[in-house]
Amino acid sequence: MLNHFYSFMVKGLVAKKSDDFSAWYADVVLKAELIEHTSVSGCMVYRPGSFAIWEALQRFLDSEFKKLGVQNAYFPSLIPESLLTKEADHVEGFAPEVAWVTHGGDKELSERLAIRPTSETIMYESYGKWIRSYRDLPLKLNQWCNVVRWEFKHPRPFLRGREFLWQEGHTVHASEESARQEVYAILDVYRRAYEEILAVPVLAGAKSIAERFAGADTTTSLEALFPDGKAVQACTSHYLGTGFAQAFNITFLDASGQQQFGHQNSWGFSTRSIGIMIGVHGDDKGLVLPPRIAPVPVVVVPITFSKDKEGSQNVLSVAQDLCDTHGWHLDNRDQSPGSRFAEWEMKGIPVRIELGPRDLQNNTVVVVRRDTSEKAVVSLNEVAQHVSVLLEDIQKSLFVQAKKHLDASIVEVSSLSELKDVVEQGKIGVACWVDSPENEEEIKKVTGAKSLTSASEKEGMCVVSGKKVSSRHYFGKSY
RNA sequence: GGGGCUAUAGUGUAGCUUGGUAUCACUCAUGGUUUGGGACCAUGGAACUCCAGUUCAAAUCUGGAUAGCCCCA
Repeated sequence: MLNHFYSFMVKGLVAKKSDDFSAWYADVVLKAELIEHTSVSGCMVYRPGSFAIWEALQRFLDSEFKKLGVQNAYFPSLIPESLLTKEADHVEGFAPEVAWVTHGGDKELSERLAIRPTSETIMYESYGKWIRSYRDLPLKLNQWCNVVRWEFKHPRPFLRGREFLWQEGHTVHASEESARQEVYAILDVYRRAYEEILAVPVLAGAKSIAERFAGADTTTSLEALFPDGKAVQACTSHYLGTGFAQAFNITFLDASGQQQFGHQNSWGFSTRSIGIMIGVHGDDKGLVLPPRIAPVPVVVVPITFSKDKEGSQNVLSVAQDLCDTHGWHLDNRDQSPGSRFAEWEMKGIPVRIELGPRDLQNNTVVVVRRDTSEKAVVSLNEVAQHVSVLLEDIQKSLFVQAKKHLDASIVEVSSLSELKDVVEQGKIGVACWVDSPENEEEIKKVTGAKSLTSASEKEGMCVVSGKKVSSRHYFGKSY
């Protein structure tokens, strides 16, 4: 009896998503074969199941970046200390979590090398050499790479690790206006990646002064909400101003022969997005993948019987045909149907097609959607059409569900005590405030909430000082 | 940043109090029977996180390291 109980626990998930989100999350990323831990804390293996999701995101983002005139390049992962420390605010922000290379073999290096926590400094050294004239601008480069940030907080697969994958775009513009325009254009590409590809609704706005990127003039961000009521920063797009240009001597002669500093942006989107998608869509049976990023959108599970040799033979050949024709995945492993169903559910494959002799007699198949578990008997002639409509519908419906939850979780508040209540209910508060590190600290102390990103302006009283203001911000518990 | 819990095969575990051949199940491999929601039989493979100490003897006791998890800030 006990053993039976255990074997069930091993195969299913250890916790319900609604009971214990953290335990559920830690378990689902392992059981869906997305992640493997290594012996270095915070450094994880992205198994094929998760890397394929990353590749789908790369395809979308990369093609959108190119539409905006961005080219890909690659800069080294090691940054000399003297270079990393050139921009004062930037070093200060990153210093505590930089990992260093100090030796080559047994020999100590004359200057230690940082493993990039981000690539501003190494890229801008080159930018300074390349840019001479306004005709060289805008310069728009992106790189797909890894970065290392030696965090001491508890690592979580995808959401926080010491090494992660991302893209970082770094552009230089002749004017502030041109740079700022791009910041929002990029933020919109990111929004579409979340909403259209990952089916995750997000809040877009600007970060508070305290939460700004180290060395940036303005940081814009997307924020998502987990089912447990905690918000997550989904990605950022910064206007850096001319601070880095001054530190790295990125200057150009304008049309009138005047020397000017370049206006710079940097923007990044990381594998954290995968974790956000998992947390938002997954359920008690495992992962639920939006069709657009599912490595396998449709799996066909044939069911055969040794007593019915002819029927079974038919089943196999029809299943094979379906997969050959539509590029679906055939799972004809010698395992009971239930076990195969459960595995594909754990992995979040959007649509499963069940096919046995009984179906073939009627020229039908059973089509099951992962998000709702709804089963439909569909004629063989119409299955391709049915599935393509279904995939669209799943994609849309996942977004709609998540959007409902997000919308229902946003509450306007006009005092710190209201904000505290809202946050304790696992919701996000929108409050008027005067943006300052002191006010932010006060809000955090009283309510436990961090500022997330700015909301649309509206007249009201600052929740800390009572001053009349129109700037508003989202606040919530956060990862 | 502060506090707590845990570590035994691929996974989940028993054993630890009282030191002496490491338990069970799933998984895996092979063969056979099976297959409409986590099949079964037979045979086989696979583990004490690491480093030190105590001891005739350490999974077990002691110290340290590492990793995972939880709570608070």
